[in-house]
Amino acid sequence: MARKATFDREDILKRARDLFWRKGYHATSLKDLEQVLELKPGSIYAAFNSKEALFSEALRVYARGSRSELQEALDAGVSPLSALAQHARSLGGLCDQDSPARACMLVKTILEHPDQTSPVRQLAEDLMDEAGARFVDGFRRAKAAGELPEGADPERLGLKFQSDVIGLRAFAQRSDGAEIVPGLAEDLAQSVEAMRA
Amino acid sequence: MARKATFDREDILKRARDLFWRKGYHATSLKDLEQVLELKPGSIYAAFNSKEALFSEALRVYARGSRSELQEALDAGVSPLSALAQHARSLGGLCDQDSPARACMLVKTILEHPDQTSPVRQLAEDLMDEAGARFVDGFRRAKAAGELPEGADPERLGLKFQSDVIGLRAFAQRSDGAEIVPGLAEDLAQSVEAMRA
DNA sequence: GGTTTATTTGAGCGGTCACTCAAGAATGAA
DNA sequence: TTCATTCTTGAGTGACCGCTCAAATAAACC
Repeated sequence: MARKATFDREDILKRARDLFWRKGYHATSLKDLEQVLELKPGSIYAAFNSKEALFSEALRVYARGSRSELQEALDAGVSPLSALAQHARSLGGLCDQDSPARACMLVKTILEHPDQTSPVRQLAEDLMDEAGARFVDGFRRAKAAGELPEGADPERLGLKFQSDVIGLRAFAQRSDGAEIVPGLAEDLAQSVEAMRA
Repeated sequence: MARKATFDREDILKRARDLFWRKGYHATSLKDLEQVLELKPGSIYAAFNSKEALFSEALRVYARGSRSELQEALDAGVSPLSALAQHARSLGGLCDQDSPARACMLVKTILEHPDQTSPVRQLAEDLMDEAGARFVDGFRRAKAAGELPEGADPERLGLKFQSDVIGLRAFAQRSDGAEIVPGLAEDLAQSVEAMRA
């Protein structure tokens, strides 16, 4: 046999995710990555093949991380509508934590890659579709639980919710976000709870 | 006296705006600009000093262009609330036109520049503040015209509206935006009209 | 036409980009 | 310990980056 890698791949990917999330794909150089990952170029390329492939893996790690929070609340059996409202409310704290960025990394990626055929762009779109589907699923469960009126369209509500969250998080990226975002998040949460039939 | 420039500065700036709007700041190279502007590097630098300064001017041109539509409707004396609703409704057509991008160039710029002290970022924030102030002003006028209930908070409504528009336009950037965005825009327009006291 | 003063030109600057690869170091099996 | 295999190293690759500047060119005055 032979030698094993000395670094923790998952840890490296999280660091790469945070760097890419903050600076975006194009503005992140290999020099930046070498520094943050504490890896020499050769090691990076041995482990990930290319900057693009590394970014793609980092994007998957990001999506996996985002997935859990809402999904757990939704699967925990509490009221689906409350889980969605809680998710909205939690966005009010966006500006307090020191996250790499407030805006969604998937949205940033899509906005940064105009070419719809680029692999990175397609991956970001796929992951965003998944996220949207989870919101839609939440509203579907809410309807099934009798929390929504008969005429409610879970598909539309879910995508509207996703659009609202995207707007909120992009807004939160602004310097003065902290003054505005908590109120907007509360408004959104209340608008969800107000759907209760 | 001496020679005059042979190009139309305003036309050049519009072309630069469209290129930057589509590709973003970092992904746009001087080579790209030379090609689209049909100018040699020397001419570009004689006229605009730097890539950053050119981008800044292009961003101002973008903001000036965005300003007019809503502002005219608002100044035309028709119902302020209808003007806002109409603005929302017009976003439904985002995916039909072949604009350089569907998402707002100011938002793209802010997301692309994490450093809050960078001049480009600050300019984008200032211009976005102005845009937000115009929305707020619209709701203020609506309230003054008796279109909103007593308790309505124009400030909050205006910023919420801006956040919704940001979300909608970022959403519209997606490949399958055309299937979803018209519905979302209509929802937003109706939610504005539903505020009518 | 001649002069002046500006614009236009494009080769080329130093630097950084994403990336490579040959050599060295470290591990596990025999 | 020795060998085989893999990982790590970092100087170096050609290409492209934003940008410069001296020379060529053209308009506005006389």
